[in-house]
Amino acid sequence: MTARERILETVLRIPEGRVATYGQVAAAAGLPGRARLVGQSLRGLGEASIVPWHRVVGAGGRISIPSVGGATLQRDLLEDEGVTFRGSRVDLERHRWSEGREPG
DNA sequence: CTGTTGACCAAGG
DNA sequence: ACCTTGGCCAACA
Repeated sequence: MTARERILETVLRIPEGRVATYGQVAAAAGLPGRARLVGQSLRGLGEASIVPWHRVVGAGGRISIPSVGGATLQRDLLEDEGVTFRGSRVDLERHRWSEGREPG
């Protein structure tokens, strides 16, 4: 079980319409302080991946993907799920994922 | 094993 | 609000 797989498992648990930060995902995966590793792990995914990589954003709701890699795509995917933005950042106060809010 | 890279983050200016 | 700096450390060459 690599750290990367634990991270992907965690991202898999983020429900639709909800968003988490890299640092938050790292902590939830049992890897506090490894925010960068979250990014490095999501990087290996493709658009067709079952992992909802688009629900992970930088601190403060910032989109942290290079635009050539799909920054606008991420925003589109999130807006399709009903996630709202505050300027160029996700409205975290409204959509931040907390582990206790999953329906099941 | 050694050195570089990077979808981060919090402070400081 | 924007950019830079220092810390962090697994993955990669």
